[in-house]
Amino acid sequence: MKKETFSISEFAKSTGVSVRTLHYYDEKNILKPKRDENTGHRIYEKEDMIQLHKIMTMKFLGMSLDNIKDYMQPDTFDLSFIDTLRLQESKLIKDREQIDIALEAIQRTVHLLENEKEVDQAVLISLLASMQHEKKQEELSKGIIKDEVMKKMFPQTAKEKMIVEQGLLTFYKQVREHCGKPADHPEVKQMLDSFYHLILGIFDMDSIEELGEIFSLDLEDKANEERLEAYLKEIERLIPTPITEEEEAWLEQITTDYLSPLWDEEEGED
Amino acid sequence: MKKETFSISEFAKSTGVSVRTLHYYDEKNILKPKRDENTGHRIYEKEDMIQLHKIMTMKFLGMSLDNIKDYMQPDTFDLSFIDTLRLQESKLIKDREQIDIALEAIQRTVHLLENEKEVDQAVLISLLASMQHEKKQEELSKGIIKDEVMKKMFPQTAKEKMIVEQGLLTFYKQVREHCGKPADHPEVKQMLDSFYHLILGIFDMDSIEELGEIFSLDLEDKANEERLEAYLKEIERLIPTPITEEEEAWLEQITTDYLSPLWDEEEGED
DNA sequence: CTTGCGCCTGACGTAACGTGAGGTGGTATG
DNA sequence: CATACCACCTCACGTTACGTCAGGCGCAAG
Repeated sequence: MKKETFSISEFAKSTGVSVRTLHYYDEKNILKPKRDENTGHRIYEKEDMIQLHKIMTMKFLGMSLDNIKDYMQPDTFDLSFIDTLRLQESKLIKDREQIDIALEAIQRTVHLLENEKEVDQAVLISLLASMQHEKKQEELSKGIIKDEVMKKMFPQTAKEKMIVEQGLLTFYKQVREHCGKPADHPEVKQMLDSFYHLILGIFDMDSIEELGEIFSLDLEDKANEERLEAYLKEIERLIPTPITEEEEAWLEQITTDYLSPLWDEEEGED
Repeated sequence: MKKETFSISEFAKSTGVSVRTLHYYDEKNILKPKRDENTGHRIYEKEDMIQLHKIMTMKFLGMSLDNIKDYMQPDTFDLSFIDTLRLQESKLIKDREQIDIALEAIQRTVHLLENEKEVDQAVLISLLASMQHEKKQEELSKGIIKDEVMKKMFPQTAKEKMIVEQGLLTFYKQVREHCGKPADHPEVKQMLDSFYHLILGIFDMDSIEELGEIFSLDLEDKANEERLEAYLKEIERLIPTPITEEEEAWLEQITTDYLSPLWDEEEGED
């Protein structure tokens, strides 16, 4: 018969866990080896190895030590263990989803930063917040915005998203740069041109009108109005605007100037 | 102008974080709002909102608060931020890999448990340990076992794995049940029949001989012998056997009895 | 006799808060 | 006017799964 017992350091080495961890498991009544009555030293045996393997295995499945303790007594796993596993499974799936979302956001952000070298924090945070709450945003929008418009608002592929983000980013950058200049300044015009080019690349005119109607002043129905207000508030809470009040006012000014010829045309049509 | 400032509870409600978290961020110098000099109450402003959004965004990317603090001062993100993101990315990818491995193990285990209702712990732990260290096991085996045999030893699809596991599980169960019975007992014969059927379903005869040779007594080369020994020790450390010494001895006995007719045949051939 | 080794226990540190406990100032009510 | 009730404050311990000292014990070698 071989040597049947291990000192704590031998046991630690042969199982790959630290001495401290073994102390801890002892302290927490998860793995309590025999003791040498004289010295008080821990004496680990083969059975303890098996127990430790159990513990490591359950840990690997992502369970907490408290949870593990409950499954250490009986000699067979039963149906309740399946439930525990199922619970773990759904938890892990959730975790993985979060990681996936974060990973995509990181990759898109790295892409933006690589092209721009230096990006305004507010803009980047706004974009990241938007990525972060993409799913929620889409859900929130479901009751408010028509499905066809929705499809255009939320681009599906990472590429489309990155194009939009790149466009928004340069737009915000230009806003910050040109704020205060008159509407007929060539750079301002160019800025608005490419912005509307971006927008029209996503939506068609019908969708834009649709969106415009949603925000038009008189709403048919009080309930709808409240829903819309709650929706806007929630979006605002989730996603900060990267635009200062000053810039917002300026933007409103120049866009009305920019669009006024179009309005005149439409009035002629009416 | 609207109300510009918030009390801590207002701020908490409108941003969705807890009061305690705001206290904590204040304490850790991550977000320090102004104070009412009389009452000592915290006064949050719009800027603080932006800051908090930054914090939440970085947290969403998986960064620690310590790490976040470093990125809170300057007004632009620069290239070093890309590096941080890349670091985060690789960390998240690693995390996800771990989750994937655990998830597959869980799903395979649930599958086994569903078919068997009650499974011996030792067996299950052994299988789970095997899943847990699948990758390492494969790597360890690379230098020892020929590539062609490797391919057969490590089934690629989840289905194949589950078939093997199911087979092993019933085998171990029968071992436990029949241990001690003579080799010519019909149930024992049937057990060994289905075991070798399982094995032959994975390997062909050449591969089995190959494996047999590896473990044959005289090894050409001392270095190889040591490598093999280290390999076996590491596997043993990682994956506990679900078989007791008694069962092992019994198995050795009955397998030699079972295989003896085959050996006689081969001897005739030689 | 001292040094060193392996073991022991006890206790503090970690991250990001949750959860009280106990105190203060201001307002609404009996 | 006293009291109850808020909302806020600070202090401080609990959480998870250990890592990392610190101080002390018995035993063996130099």
